[in-house]
Amino acid sequence: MSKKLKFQTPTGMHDILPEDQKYFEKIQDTVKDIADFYHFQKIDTPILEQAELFLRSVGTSTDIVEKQMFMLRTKGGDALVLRPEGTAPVARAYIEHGMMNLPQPVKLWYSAPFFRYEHPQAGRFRQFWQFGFEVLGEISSALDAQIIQIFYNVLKELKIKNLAVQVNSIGDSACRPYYKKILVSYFKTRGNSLCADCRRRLKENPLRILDCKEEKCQRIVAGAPQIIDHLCEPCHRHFKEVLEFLDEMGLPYHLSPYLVRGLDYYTKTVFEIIEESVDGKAIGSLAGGGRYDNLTKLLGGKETPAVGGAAGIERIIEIIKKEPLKFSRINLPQIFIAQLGTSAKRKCLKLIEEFREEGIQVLESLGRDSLKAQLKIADKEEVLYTLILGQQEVLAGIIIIRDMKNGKQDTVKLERVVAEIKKRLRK
RNA sequence: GUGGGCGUAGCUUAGCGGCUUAAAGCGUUGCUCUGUGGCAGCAAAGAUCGCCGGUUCAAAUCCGGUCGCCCACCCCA
Repeated sequence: MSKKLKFQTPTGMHDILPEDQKYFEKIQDTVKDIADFYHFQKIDTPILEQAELFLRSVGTSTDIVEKQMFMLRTKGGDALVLRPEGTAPVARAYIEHGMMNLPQPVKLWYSAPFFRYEHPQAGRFRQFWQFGFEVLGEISSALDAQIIQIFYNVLKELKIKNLAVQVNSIGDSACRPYYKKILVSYFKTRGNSLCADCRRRLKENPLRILDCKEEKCQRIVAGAPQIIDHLCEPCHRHFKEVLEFLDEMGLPYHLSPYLVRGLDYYTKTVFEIIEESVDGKAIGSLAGGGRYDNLTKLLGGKETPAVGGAAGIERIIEIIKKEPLKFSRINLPQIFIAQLGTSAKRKCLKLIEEFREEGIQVLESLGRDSLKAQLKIADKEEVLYTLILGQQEVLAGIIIIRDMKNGKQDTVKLERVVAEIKKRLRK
């Protein structure tokens, strides 16, 4: 009856195989160190959230919500989604757990998988990992600058070169609507020269025309009014301060007057960090974020100023891999135990436990009987010493220590071997 | 949703103007070396050539369809 079924990961989703784990671990470790330094605390939120959470926060006319959410319905009829981003869940948790009663600001970080239903391509998947930093309950522009600095630091720490930080301010509800009007009237007079997509955007989301890649649109955009010239007084001052802080920290950035972000909840500062790749193969931005002073209010909480961002882990790995950066193999075993014969095998099992108690990693191949095959594995694993235990050694109560670098062998009493290895590894 | 490229052993690929045991390298396992690795030689295992259908005496090879992957647009991390 059966045709041969071939199972594979769903479109746009991937196994993270053992050989790639080191990259994830490296990034996790780096993020955690930096989070600790800046006193961010880790938060994990559920993979599923109520769909409404994102409809309210991210915005109904954004691509994420319009077509990129994995939705499902519970038996009870609740609409849930696989989270497409991390900021709204963090804001939800802030409100739900009354974090406004904690000393402010509340600084949180996360590193987790997210989901968007879209066509996969370079640096873009349906399940992807992001780490993020969020500061809630603080209006000061110093935090905007610090958030940017933190993402920059993580990427720097991971040895990524040619980083370009782009910043802009998109104003707030006091000034953005006015700017939008100016922008629309500017584009309307030149509507015929815009691409088809942009003519559509003119009605739905005029700000998006600003980062259209079409040549002819770019030319028109180049002369478009810039939002920074139309910020209200508070937004203007805030942005000026952010830039001053960045200058003070010596962080290189570009003012990108036409940088806008896709999500509805952003206000004032927005930023992106990209890699200006040498080989011309850009894979989108590595990190992005901004201030979102309206988000908690949109979610039904008290108005809480906040700023944060997120970075794409797979994209970072893609870049790290281009440089053959070797991570140190600290956690690899340095001892291999080879055994010959049944009684040796028994002793060997016990010996492994003794090493474990001393915190020394050992490797074995209990299923293999030939010494040759065992040494071959020891060699492949690049261990420093191989312990050889055969029938003769068991009878004499001794064991052979073979130095894999030079092939020198010494014999020691079986009960002394753990101490001896400990001594040798210390050197 | 639209357009382009590709689908042959675990991996990387050859074969693709049709003729039958589908090839190689890497990797895996074993032997040469019956208690000693890194080299070498030899051997084995491993593929219904993505799937379905058509043309044909004969198809991995031609045609049609379908699925999947990759890349691009859109948008973003």
